[in-house]
Amino acid sequence: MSKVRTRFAPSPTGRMHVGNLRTALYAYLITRHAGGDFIFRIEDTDQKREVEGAVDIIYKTLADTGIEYDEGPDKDKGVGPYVQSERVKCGIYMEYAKKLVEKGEAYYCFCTPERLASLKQTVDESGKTISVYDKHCANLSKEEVEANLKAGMPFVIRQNNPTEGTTTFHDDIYGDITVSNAELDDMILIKSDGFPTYNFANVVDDHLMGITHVVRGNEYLSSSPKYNRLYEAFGWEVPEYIHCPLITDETHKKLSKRSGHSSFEDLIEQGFLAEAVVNFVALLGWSPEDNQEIMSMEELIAKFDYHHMSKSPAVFDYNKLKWMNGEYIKKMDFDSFYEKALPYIKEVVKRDCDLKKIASLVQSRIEIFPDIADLIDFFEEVPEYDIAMYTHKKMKTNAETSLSVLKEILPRLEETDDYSNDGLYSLLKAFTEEKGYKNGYVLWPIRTAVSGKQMTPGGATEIMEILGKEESLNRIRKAIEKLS
RNA sequence: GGCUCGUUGGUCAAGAGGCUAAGACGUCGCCCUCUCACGGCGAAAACACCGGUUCGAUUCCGAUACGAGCUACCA
Repeated sequence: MSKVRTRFAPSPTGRMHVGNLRTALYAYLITRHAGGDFIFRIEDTDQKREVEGAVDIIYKTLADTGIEYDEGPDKDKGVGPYVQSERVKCGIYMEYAKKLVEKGEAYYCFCTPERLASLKQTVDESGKTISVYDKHCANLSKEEVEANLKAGMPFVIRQNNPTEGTTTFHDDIYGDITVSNAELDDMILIKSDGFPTYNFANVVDDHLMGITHVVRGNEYLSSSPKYNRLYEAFGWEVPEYIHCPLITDETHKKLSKRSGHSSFEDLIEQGFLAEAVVNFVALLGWSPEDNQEIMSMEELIAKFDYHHMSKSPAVFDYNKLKWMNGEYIKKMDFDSFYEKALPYIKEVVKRDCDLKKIASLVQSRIEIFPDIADLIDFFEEVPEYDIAMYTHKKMKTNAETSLSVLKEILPRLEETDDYSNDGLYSLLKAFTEEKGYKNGYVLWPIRTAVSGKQMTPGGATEIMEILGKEESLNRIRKAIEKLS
């Protein structure tokens, strides 16, 4: 068997949709797993839809996700160019389209948009609207075509599909699919601007570039028989087809921009790690035999087997992605976590204190980086809070007990200069034992006084360590005032 | 409307004729604990429906229902 070659062939129309990213990832995993090549091609045959800067986004996404291509626009290995608009200039598509015309597998069509539009309203004898082109121009004589061409009439080239019989193609995920040829539209191969359609360029390029496994989204499943006929018309070997199940939003519709997290770039902006997104997306429609969930790219490559892909659409579960991102954050070594978290911390905490300690408090408590803000805002300033917060059933505390405990402990906290976590903790421990109190009975009021929050990352002593002696005492004195 | 595909807990997802139908997220409870989180333990929660094949169907086949995709000179 020949070497596996897969490709990723996006159109530069904006951000990288997660469905697209997953398709790229699967194509990449399949070929890497088999030790094959990965080709990157740009399909920019629709100039109207092209978006400025979109090509750069694609390059950046590929780099950020760790999907490495062996051949591409900047890595020509002899079957380029790898950008379709450049291939148009070489005349590749027109040349192949004409071959098809000669074989009778395609024909020139001079129908106007108006005629095409009126066709759509047409109802046939059984009462059904005609959904396929009526082959009007397929019946033109050679002379008529020549004359039209000579007169400079605008034209397209259409595929000439049979109207009887059936076509069967094989998909590695969905099995054999048979459709009746009457359903096959004579789709346009070359547009009137001389550019090929996706349908045609894709087939020609995949063949010319030696693609062995065509990995694409499920939305192409129903047009695959037409592509198959193209391969056959040329007499080319048909590649393996691998159609990936759709990714949907929580309403089970194709994931769209409206969801707010339909693209890789959206997710990065929302504070997700590229590795977590890749890992998560890999699990949408596939799972490894050993059921491992957290996997590096190397592990994905080793374990990926497209025969175990599922057929049904998968809902994009934002919640689970957040969990997974949290797992990745916890696994990060502290230094790189600190580096990524620092801007988020500085955003909130302006005072002079040990931001590293804050970072370490927060690492096991966030799922995405923007979570940090709400967790640590009290370091900057104690929020307004109700003294009811001092009441805690399990700790057996309330405003009165808290007040007296705070008054009792204040002198000792003023006395000591050891504001390390350990130092403070043993000081408080000694105090509680001496007075016969329970731990929570004194620690709850202190934590509340010092933070003004129901819950905080870290306990009373950890917070005081970061705030330092002066600020801690300030806060406790204010709390005593508030409670009095 | 037509064509194509799909349907295991709320979600992802194992299982491919005989299982008490895995695991994960989420939810809830308990433990740990200076609150929260982490970590540990546990619970609730699923084979769409109807026929057929079979000694036996979640698993195979056929209808039904529901869902989705496609039906462009977009990809």
